[in-house]
Amino acid sequence: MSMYDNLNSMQQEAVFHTEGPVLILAGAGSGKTRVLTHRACYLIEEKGVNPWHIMAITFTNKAAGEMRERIDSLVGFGSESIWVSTFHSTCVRILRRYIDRLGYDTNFTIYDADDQKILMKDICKRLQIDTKIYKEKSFLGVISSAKDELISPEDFTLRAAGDFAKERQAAVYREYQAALRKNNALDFDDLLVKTVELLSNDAEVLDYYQERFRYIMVDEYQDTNTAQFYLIKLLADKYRNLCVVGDDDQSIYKFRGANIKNILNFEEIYPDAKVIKLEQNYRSTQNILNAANSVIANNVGRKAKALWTDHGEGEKIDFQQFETAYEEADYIAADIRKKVKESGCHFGDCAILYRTNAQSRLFEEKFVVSDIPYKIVGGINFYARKEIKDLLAYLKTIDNGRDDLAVRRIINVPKRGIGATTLGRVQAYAQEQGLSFYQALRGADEISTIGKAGVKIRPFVNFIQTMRSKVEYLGVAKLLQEIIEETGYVSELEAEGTDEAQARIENIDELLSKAVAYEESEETPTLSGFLEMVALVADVDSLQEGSDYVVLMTLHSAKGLEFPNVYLAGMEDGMFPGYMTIISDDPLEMEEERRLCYVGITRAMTQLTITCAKQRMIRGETQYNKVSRFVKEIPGNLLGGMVRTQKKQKDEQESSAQSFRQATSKVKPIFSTRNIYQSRQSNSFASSSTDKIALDYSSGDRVKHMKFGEGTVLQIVEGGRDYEVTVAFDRVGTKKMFASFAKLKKV
DNA sequence: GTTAGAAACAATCCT
DNA sequence: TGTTTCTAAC
Repeated sequence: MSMYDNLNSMQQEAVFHTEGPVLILAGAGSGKTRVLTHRACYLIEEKGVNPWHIMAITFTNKAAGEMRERIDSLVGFGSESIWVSTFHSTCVRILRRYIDRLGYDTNFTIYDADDQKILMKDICKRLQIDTKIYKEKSFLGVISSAKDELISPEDFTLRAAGDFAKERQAAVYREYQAALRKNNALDFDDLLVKTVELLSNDAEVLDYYQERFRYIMVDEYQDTNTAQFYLIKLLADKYRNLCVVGDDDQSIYKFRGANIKNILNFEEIYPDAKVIKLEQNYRSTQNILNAANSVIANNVGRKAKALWTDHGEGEKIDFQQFETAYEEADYIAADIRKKVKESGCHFGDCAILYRTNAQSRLFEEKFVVSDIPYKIVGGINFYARKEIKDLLAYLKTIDNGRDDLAVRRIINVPKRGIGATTLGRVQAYAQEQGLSFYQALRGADEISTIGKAGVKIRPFVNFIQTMRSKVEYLGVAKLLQEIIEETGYVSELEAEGTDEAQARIENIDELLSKAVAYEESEETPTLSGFLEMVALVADVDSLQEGSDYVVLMTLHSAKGLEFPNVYLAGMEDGMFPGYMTIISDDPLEMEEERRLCYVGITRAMTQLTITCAKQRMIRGETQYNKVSRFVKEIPGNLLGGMVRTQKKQKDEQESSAQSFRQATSKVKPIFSTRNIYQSRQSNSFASSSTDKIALDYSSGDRVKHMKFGEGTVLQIVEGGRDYEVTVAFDRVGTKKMFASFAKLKKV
């Protein structure tokens, strides 16, 4: 019996059809990851394809990691040379090698949303645009959509002719792009745009990657935008072995430029494409599937699909409407407690999904009080915290002196008495002389206008120069350590003595251990490499298998995940579908919202609970909402739980009102400072202080590492928040590493 | 130049 | 409600 016998006939067809274009329409829970991993395996073991020629591309690091893991366990030999990666990391890898051909340095920096906004503010000021009337964010939105569509500043300018508003946008776009280039920086969209530009302009590079990626598989194809579409098309054009997997019903990223036509018109672009539908669902009960099917049936213009399962009917969907959002949170917390106590359900089996991040707050408060372990995905990224960004700006300045933004961020952190006027003069001088900001600082003595302030600048420049000369032999972690000591960043926080300062120090410690872990996990660690990893991690990436906490996240983040016990909270018109969707005159927006609902429902394996509240506070104002129209699209016979007696409701109201009083009076002050930091600081990618996981290997065991291969565990030292494991690898010698990062597997 | 406190303002979702 | 920006006083 072979491993392929476990697949159903449709899945087998998808696995065995290896040559030419293939479109796999995979309904929710139909085992698409299984198909992709088995397909990679089949290519290598049955078709004799060199793993080096196979590429699998996803949207999130988590999905990529999962696929990597599953391929590793399936493929006997050589799986590590399969290119499994996200779109963005793939682009960065290509650009780090070749972007000099487009006139950038290969050590470019990547700007996050924060950086973009600061840059945009500066540009608006320069162009004398009043940001009270025209918001930075709206310009950034316009530019981002243009980039998604591969529209260059020049193209944009041509199209804008004659339209005042668009001409202004064009001017801003041109300036913005010029500023990025001057700073040797790329924003997120640029990663794709520049890679496509490179591949379409440079035949040599294109040929190299076409030869390398002879078999390409793309996950979540319905979420690709135009730039991603062209990237894939360019790469696949020579061998045409392109296998895309997706589900038009799960297309929920239009706002990010995703073009649903990429999947709907696949057969027109590749007329010889083989189309395979996966309709058997292995995840949910029939009741849950029926609910999902009846909701999505209200959309027009989708590919016909009928999900079915041979699991039984299962439990009815528990639907509850409450007076207030507090009661909703009470109910869900109590229900989770009950399920954990009575039916052997774990906290980690439960997920609460909502439309907007702001909704997490009530649940967090409730869970802190009731002592339920939880983890919030999304919201503020670990790397977006002020203290982390400050330290990273030092690293960026040392790594790439052309990044003006980073330099300006830290020139006066800690306080060096260099203020706005001095900076303005340095800026003017830099502009005049055609220098970068940092270069101007180095030559501060030459700037006549700043006078005595030059004395304050010199130590800073000396410090950066010294650090630059030390990068090579210090390595990332020690460099960071030295920055912290020399600048007195942590000691300043210690002096503050507040809970918040303490939380910041803990975050800095966390950053340090990430730097250490990075150096240990990479074969050739570099400063640029570390900064790059930091720029590309998303929050969902941090979810660890086997940790026991309730997960809270938005419906968008939940795509691709599954949980036995799912709560869809805040199912009200105005929340979900959201206010913006309801007032929109484009009916397609409601369809997208409905697809989001479909995604939510299909995350549930055995039990789905839908809740809503008649009133809730939104930005300090009480809003009154009706039950979501999506709930009404679910046939009544699938719903249970609505029949609650008057008395029972009254009891519940009283008890929740009481706990609400508790939450506001006693708990909140503590909660709002230290605890919120503690609970969120674990929202980072690999290790975390709050959930140390047990190891399933011990000293003397044989283990396997993704890169280093097999080895024997020599020693395990228990550290504060992780285990430090020493392993003697057969191929690469002895290495020390953090357990949570190394992901060692017992063999 | 720096700071704290007041006022203004905000409308998803994310790599 | 929570965050960012403005203002005034040190």
